[in-house]
Amino acid sequence: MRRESTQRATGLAKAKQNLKWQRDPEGMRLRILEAAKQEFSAHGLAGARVDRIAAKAGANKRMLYYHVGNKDELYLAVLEGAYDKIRSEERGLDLEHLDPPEAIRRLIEFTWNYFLRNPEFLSLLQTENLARAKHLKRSTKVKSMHSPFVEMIRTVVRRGVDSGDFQVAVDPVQLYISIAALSFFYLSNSATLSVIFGRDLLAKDAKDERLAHMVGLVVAALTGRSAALFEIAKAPKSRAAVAQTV
Amino acid sequence: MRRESTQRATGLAKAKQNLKWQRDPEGMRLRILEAAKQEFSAHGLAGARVDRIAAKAGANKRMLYYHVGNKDELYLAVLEGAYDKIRSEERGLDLEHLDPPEAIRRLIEFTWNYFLRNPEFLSLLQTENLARAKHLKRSTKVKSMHSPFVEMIRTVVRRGVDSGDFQVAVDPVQLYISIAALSFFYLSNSATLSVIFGRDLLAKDAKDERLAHMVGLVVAALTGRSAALFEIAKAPKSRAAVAQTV
DNA sequence: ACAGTATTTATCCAACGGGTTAATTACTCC
DNA sequence: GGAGTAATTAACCCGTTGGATAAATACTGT
Repeated sequence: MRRESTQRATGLAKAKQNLKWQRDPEGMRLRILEAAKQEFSAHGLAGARVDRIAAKAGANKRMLYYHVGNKDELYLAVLEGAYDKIRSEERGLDLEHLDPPEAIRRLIEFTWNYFLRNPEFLSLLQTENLARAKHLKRSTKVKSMHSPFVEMIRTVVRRGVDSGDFQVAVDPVQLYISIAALSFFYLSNSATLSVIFGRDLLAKDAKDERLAHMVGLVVAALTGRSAALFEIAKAPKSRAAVAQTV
Repeated sequence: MRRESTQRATGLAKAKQNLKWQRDPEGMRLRILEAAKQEFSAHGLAGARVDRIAAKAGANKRMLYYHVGNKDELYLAVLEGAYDKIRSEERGLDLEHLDPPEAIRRLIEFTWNYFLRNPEFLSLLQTENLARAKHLKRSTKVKSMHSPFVEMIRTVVRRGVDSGDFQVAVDPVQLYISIAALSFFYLSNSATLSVIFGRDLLAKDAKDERLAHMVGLVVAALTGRSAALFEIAKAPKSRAAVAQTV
């Protein structure tokens, strides 16, 4: 019954009988990781329940240990997968061929939309940081995938300075952290912020407003032309300016 | 033994004999909340252990329930205390009497230094957001303490626009969220960011650099004069520019 | 068709963790 | 100095939870 929903990962897909049940190790592993992602992001590391993960994956608890490992290893696997996904999508942004201010806007919009589309990513990072990156430090995969990304941003900044669009050569790492921060904090803390400020920060209009604000802030700072950009920000009626990036 | 360290809250302080032990309900409550703050911020909500809190407070587990309540109530009490503390310090910032750009710089520096001095505050907020503000929503105290704060910022922005220092009248809530975001994300995620970017973001120089970057970014965006500010940012040798705000 | 292996299930358990109960001790006020 | 109350302690309860064991079942190559 449960096997009907998961395609066999092996292309051969024999479409066998399922008199009782079929085996599906690859599919099982994926379902476990997906279930674990949901569980860890919903309840944190300590709050996550191994049994719930198993149930959600339509599996037996023993399967987790068989296919991945104990709770911590499972968590690290999920985390690595999450980083892999965002960095690989970023690689497709193609910032090299845009003029610098547009490239920055694009990066901000992508980051914002990615975080919106993948709220579990935010939770996972929060959880990992509460654990002071204990797990991530043991990962070799993750460290390697970031220098190309930084170089991509560095190039944009340099091009912007050369063309006269940008007034300063900011450190690409600082810039990216700031861009990520503006989206990340707003979204990851939207629950408490909504309470203390008495606004629903996740309402459609509020989100549009936020994106416009962030783009205005960063691009204005880099180019020195604040007024024009922020004015756009004040009347974000047109959905075009807020289009999905991916 | 343990009572020697805590002054009696009742001014009368009889300096009695401590043949065995004295009572100290107020002190006990404070010690419990302090211990709970540490425990919750170090391990999150689910990861926190009631027994450890008791031990750390030099108390019996039963005391927590007697003086505060169950784990959730304890957590909410800690959270409310944390909000109370930062908002009350902010009230002393006296932004009204500074010229607008300086006031913004001051707010950024305060926020940054406060987060640096109170890392548990960051953890607590992260934890609460992972719980989708479930506890905070039940709190009546917290909601009320924020509108004055927003008005304070609104006034600064308005003055800045009137004086011509600022080129745009940004929404004070957006502005504050952005200011908080730039510091919060950097610090709360410093563990994972340090790993993926291969830099120690908490090293002294890195922190100075970050503060300069944030001030440059925000003030430049508001005033439209990026170059000057960011140039300062690139040579933050003088500690004066990075002085403690509180 | 059969032996061997990979995958999955059905149980079990010891430690843990939040919370409670009941007894004990310090303090207050008369 | 003693009754009544507030604060504190010690011990226990019981559902939960991560993890382990061993048996069963599907699959593979021969």
